[in-house]
Amino acid sequence: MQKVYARVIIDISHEKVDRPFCYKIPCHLLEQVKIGDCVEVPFGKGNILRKGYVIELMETPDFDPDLIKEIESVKTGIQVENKLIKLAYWIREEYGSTMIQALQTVLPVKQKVKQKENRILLRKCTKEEAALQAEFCEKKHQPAKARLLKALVENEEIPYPLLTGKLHISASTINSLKKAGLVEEINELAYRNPLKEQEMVKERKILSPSQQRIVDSIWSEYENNVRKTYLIHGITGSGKTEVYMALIEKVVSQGKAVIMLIPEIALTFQTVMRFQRRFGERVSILNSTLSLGEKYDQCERAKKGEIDIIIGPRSALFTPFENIGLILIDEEHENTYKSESMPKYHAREVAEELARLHGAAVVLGSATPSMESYYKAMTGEYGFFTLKERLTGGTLPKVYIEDLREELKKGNRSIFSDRLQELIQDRLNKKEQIMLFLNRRGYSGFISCRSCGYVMKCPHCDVSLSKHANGKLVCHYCGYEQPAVTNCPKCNSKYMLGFKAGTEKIEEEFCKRFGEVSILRMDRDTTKTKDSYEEILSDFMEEKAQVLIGTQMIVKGHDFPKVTLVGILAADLSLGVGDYRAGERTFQLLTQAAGRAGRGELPGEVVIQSYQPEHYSIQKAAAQDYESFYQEELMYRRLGGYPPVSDMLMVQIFEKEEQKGILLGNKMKEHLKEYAMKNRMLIIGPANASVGKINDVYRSCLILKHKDKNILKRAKTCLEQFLSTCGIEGKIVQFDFNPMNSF
DNA sequence: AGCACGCCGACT
DNA sequence: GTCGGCGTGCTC
Repeated sequence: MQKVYARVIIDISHEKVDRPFCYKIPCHLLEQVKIGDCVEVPFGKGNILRKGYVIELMETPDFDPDLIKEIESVKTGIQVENKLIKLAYWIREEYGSTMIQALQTVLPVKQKVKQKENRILLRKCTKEEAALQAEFCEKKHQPAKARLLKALVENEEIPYPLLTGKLHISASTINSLKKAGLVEEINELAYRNPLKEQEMVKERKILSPSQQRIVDSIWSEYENNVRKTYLIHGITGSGKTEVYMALIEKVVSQGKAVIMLIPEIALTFQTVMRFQRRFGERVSILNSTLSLGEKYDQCERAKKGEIDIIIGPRSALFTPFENIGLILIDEEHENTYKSESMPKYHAREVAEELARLHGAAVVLGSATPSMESYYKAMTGEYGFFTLKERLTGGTLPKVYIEDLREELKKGNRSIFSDRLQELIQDRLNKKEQIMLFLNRRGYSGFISCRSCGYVMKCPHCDVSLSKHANGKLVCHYCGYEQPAVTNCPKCNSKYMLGFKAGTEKIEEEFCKRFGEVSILRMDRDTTKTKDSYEEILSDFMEEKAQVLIGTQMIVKGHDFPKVTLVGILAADLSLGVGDYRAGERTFQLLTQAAGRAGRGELPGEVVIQSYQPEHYSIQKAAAQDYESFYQEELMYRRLGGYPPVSDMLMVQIFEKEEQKGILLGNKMKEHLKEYAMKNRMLIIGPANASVGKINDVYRSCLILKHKDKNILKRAKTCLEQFLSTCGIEGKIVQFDFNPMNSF
């Protein structure tokens, strides 16, 4: 059947009307109307023609057919929204979500617009006249008008939100005063640039031969209209940023816009300043500290062509540029590029689709590329370059692997191996800085009974409670808190003790062993407020402390020239997670952590402590050998049928009742049985998730695997149809392609 | 946003 | 009664 109905969102900028409306496509426009198109439709009682965007095409109407109006015309000419809506549609199809969810991720400011726009009501007469009119209105028993006019006596201008909010003035009241010529409405568009005005010093570093070679090859292809994705594998400090900047400059000089994605946490003040100095007012930076209003300002500036470079997290992809020439993704392996809420898109994949829509090139950069990207580079799908020299000087650190099992045999029961203790003492004497890295999320261990083995668990989630410094037991998933227990609730023994060290515990141990040393600690506890993260890092930079203890957070990005010793306390902790990315994640973390040592003039040393030092992730990271890690990891992925060799789709089920999830999983499996047989698609599960319950919601999942992603996408569509016929909402079942985290 | 509808107080 | 201001809710 032909799709003769279209869902349209009406484009009235600050409106409650952000929901779709159903229109009929007239015969003569049937061929023309496509998703994302800007159309004119009759709207409201007066059938006034309004601009709208087609977000969906349908066979059957979802509204009373007698009341449906027809689309008037299709607006040709390129609109920014057109491409974004097309992108939203692609995201919807690719990752599975509702169109509304996809649109909300792609047009994030749409809702906030009404808040933002600085509409102001201006008094168009004298103070006295307003007072007179107010009195007059009061006599005529027009309280609303009088209220407004009285307010205007004291203030010449009143912002709109104040009017509609504080003293219930409605549009009709304002209108009648407008007609009387007493007031006027103005739109004040005052942009706030989050970057302080800065004198622009055109500094351009001379590129090294290898940097220049990369820029030249990408640029010559670009000029010959070759658009593809490139991967730059460059070790930390090899000067990837200079390559990015050279490319940005070239693309911008052709009048095209550039989007550069960075993992939020790696965006340092220095980086911002570097870009600001080079590109001045034409660059804008998005980060989490920006208010919604400021974010909206940046979008408006982009739309008007006032900026051509945007730097930000994955959401920066949706900056409304008319014409994008290049999309850069720095540290492309980072987990933060994958969205954790619906639609669960990956910024790298969306970037490639966006680039296709605009005819732009994509450049990925990383010191430890993701398996996916490196695989594509090796198979020739991506252009591939390497940067091997460290430009910032400094030599690669010396790496020791310490076997914790051996330490235990020697009778060393502390969390520091003999060698690490020795080196720490040495650095303390020399007054050099030390970083200690705990390769594990969460800070404190769980509490269990040494007598009967009972573990303290959260009553709402399927995780153990952690002990905090204040003595309370806390759940990290839902925030549940309870006082510490002294006796086991099960056997009443008094041996309730904590297991495994968190950063707090390490700090304690460190002090016990090495005495009074100035220590900074960084974890979710100490970085709760917005600026505390930057504060801790800059304190450490200024050598206000000699030791920094922390989790993953401390290994990203920052350069500390005075750090000459990095200790990784338990390298295998992240291996035990059990999902197929554990090896890759461990390798990346260890490589990054090791890369923190010896960034300055002083040579560095790294100690990796582990219970399984023979594991290839640890061995290869110690050797700083990406290539051979990749080969080995790829072999395991191939054996297990995991990405990048094979694709997988995780169907996540959230149910309030315990057995319902598995039941639904089985129903879905049954529904797909025939399809799976025909296409040789593997179905695993349903099984309970590794964290089986969070906030009293039971979680289970079904996994589909196939070499061809399209087979999985079709299975997803098939399930979506099945679920909608069962009347199951999108919140209960979510799709996640090639998930990043264990579920 | 704009328009209709319905409520309510004031005035022919 | 009915006229007009004013708030409310709907628009495919």
